[in-house]
Amino acid sequence: MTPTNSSPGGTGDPTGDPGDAKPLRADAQRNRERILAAAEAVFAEKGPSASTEEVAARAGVAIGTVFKHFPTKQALLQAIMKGLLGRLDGEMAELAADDAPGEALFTFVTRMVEQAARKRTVVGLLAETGVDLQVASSVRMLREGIETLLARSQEAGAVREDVRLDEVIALLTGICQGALHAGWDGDLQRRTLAIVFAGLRTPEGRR
Amino acid sequence: MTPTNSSPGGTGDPTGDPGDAKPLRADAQRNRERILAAAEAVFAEKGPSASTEEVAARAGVAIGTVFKHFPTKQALLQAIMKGLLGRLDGEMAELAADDAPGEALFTFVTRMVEQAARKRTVVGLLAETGVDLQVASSVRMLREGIETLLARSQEAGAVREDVRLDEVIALLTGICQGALHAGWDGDLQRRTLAIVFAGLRTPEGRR
DNA sequence: CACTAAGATGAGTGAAAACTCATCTTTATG
DNA sequence: CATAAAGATGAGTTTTCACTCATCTTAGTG
Repeated sequence: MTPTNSSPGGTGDPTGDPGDAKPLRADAQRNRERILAAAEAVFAEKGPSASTEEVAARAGVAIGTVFKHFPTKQALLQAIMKGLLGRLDGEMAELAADDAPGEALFTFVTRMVEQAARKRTVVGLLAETGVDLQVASSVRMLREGIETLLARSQEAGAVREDVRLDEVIALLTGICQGALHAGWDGDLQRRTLAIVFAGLRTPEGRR
Repeated sequence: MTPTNSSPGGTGDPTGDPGDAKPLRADAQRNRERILAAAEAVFAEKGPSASTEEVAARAGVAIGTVFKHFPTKQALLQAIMKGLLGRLDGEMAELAADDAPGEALFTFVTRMVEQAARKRTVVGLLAETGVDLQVASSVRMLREGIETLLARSQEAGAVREDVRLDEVIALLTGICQGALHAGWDGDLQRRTLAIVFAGLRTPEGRR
């Protein structure tokens, strides 16, 4: 929900973290971003089990540097997650401001699944980084965002009243997982989501 | 459940393989079964990344024995998969013979998801053992079984005509995956499946 | 019971990957 | 420009794991 600041594209990262304890040196800042970008790319291709060395290589730095910035592989994974979730959060804020609140939820889910199909990261990470992250602030933000979208969709009469947040999230993570392993194409994705959306919609067309 | 033979717990394995080239020695047979059971338990708990040594320990045999029976970890994983799928196949055959063909599909999906929630195996394996297994005979059998259930459900007017096998499988694997990571309880599981089933059902109550 | 081949054993091997640290390089400041 | 601290480097170190093999044990047959 946070209107972070800029660059809707994705690569240009705002570094909009409020917790700036250390004024990083210029090159350090540059390297951290390179590492993050490289890690995202590598993990997107090969999944979270890809080696840290490969990330370092892709980033054009030495391994030590990676471990200086992210003391553990988990930390790196989590940093990526935070970035991804932040972006999703931005997208969500936009959709929430939309004037078709009924469709906003569906659009968001569609986009997230699309992203998952391309990148192993989002989903694989949710699994690998595990339970601890589930409670982390970023995930909480995402959760709250989805909650808002759901609530508005229900107010608009587009989604059944008895659908709760947990089910939507369960469905979302599930479909994202499935989109990976089964090697979905666009058509299958559309059809599958259509089924789920049909299940979410209010039975008799409109309220 | 299965028309194969006995012991619904999981340990008693049918060995219903038609490809019996070698008459195994008595102890060898016993050990193979122990290993299979242990592997299933271990992988169910810790996921497919659990070590082979742990499997050996649980089975009460040495590591070498495990590798004598299953020359590779993949082979062990696949053997487990084959067993699990075989059991599911049996269940499916029963359901197909049921006189409520509309609900048969839903029942099967529910059962499979229940199993997935308890055992990391089914799902984790589908992911880890990967694409090669997707074409294997066991999976093919499962696929065909689901196809039958779907066809009958559609004939009975319980499921939309435009739903295809691929979507059902996509949904099934997705939900199974989700059931694992999110730590679902029974209630959430029921609600989530209800949404999916609502999406699968024909819109206006009956045909 | 003797005997042999099938089977079991478990220390050992090699590869892969996460993480460390002594040493060199670069940035920013007076 | 000098200099000190922050940062980068990459060859180890350690751990974990799949897999092997020389040796011992056991099941089945005459």
